[in-house]
Amino acid sequence: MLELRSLPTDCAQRRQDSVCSTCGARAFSVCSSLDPADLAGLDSIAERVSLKAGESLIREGDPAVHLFNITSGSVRIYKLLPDGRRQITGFLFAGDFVGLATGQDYAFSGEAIEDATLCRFRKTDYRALIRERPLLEEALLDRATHELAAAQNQMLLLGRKTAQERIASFLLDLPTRDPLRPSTEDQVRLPMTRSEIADYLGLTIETVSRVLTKLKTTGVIRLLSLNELRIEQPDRLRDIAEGEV
Amino acid sequence: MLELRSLPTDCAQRRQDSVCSTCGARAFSVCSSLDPADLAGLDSIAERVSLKAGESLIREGDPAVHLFNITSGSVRIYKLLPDGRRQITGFLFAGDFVGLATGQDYAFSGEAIEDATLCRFRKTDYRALIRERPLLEEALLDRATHELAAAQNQMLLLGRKTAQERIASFLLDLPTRDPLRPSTEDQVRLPMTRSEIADYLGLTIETVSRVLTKLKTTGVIRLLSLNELRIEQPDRLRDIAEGEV
DNA sequence: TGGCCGCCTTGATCTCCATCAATCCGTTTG
DNA sequence: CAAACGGATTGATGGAGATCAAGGCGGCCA
Repeated sequence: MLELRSLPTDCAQRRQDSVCSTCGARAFSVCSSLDPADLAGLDSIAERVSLKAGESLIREGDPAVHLFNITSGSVRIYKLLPDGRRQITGFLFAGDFVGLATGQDYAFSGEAIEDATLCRFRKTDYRALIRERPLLEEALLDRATHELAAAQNQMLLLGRKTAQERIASFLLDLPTRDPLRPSTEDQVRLPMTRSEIADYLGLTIETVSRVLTKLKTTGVIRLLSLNELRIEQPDRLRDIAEGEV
Repeated sequence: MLELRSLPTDCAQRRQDSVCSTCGARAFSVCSSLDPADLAGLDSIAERVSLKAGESLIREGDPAVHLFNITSGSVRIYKLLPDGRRQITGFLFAGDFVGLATGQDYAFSGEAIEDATLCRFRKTDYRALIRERPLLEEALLDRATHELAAAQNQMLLLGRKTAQERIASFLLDLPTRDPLRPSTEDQVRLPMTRSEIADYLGLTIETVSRVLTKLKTTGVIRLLSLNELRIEQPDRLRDIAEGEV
């Protein structure tokens, strides 16, 4: 991975190489609000974690001791009902924060969709750092607010949109999410399975499959492979997403 | 529609006394993290607003110039699709914050369900105050985080629960929300109409009505009036809410 | 190379909830 | 007090999407 290359010599002269200072995800994360000196402080309480696809990050009900910042890859967070029904409440990418729950315990589970790297912090350490760095707290509040807006959009989707509208909305939204792989907007990478898409959109895999097939046969999208598609008619897809006619 | 109601005429007279210091909702709101001296500062940038039932607070798409803190009554916030489908994304009560959106424009609309009073702040004023009061910002972050957790619960409800499970969850959750009218947990006040419940739960009014009738005939709840009911069997309702058998 | 396995697609049928429609009931108004 | 009205309930029917079921396709490993 490019991010892990050795540093240029001028940086290497520091007491310790700040991994943060060369972090590929820094520009997209709350860390961007820290100056170089503070980054060193962040570095000292951060722990690097790598996860293979499918590995668990946090588990609903476990004591919430850690916070995470995704530096590469992608993560799903979800909640379960006792009988196994699953709702994926978010797909997260580089720069995204995981585990901002206030409660004693995590209120959701998190797993890597594909291989991922993360920064891990003890909640207590992080809280202390926040106290000293109001800009960091401001960035966190900003991010939480953005996520709230996204959550409201998702509620609209889950509560009131048809299957086709949900898929269309999803295909339009997803490419804007991963800053490390800036899809050219009409080229969409789907790192998750059909089952995960279904559990994110409140549908079944069969319905996801059928709707994608229909969008393909009507020429709105083109399926390049299982995990890659191209939006051929963005305007029509936008109309579909908003339920126009 | 008359949205621009004049402020209480005695508003100016009260300026010297901190209205905040006697605010009934203070204990439940972010203001509780301010000491008396700071409350005065808050007072100086706050404007009191009263709304009659049905009146509009903010409108999706309008420039986001104000923030609100509810001091009494209740508010619904919602999003619309072009064809009129509505998703109510939250019912808010005393102490709740409205309008924390980061964007230029409001991403949702807000209206009073029943007569309500609110504190209104210019976003710019509020931001400045936050800068000076880290405790306030911390309280805001806390609140935003709680709302995020609630939003995830609502996504689970909308994406994966049956009509009966949704109603049961709603009846269990609602009484915990309004601190000014602490329902005795098994006595539930429904300040909103069936139509609003439906739009909150992603159902139709007919389904809401039918499920309530069914819960009544099975003895789980008792309907005292249109807007008041009693939970007769809390345990069974909890089981239903979580989909246990 | 072939067989297995996981994931996806496609088809047939079913079901829950939406839709359409009629009535009820409490409140307001003339 | 009657009529009108808005919201709620109840009944009949329909449809979008779930469920059940049967291949298809590609990757992996013996």
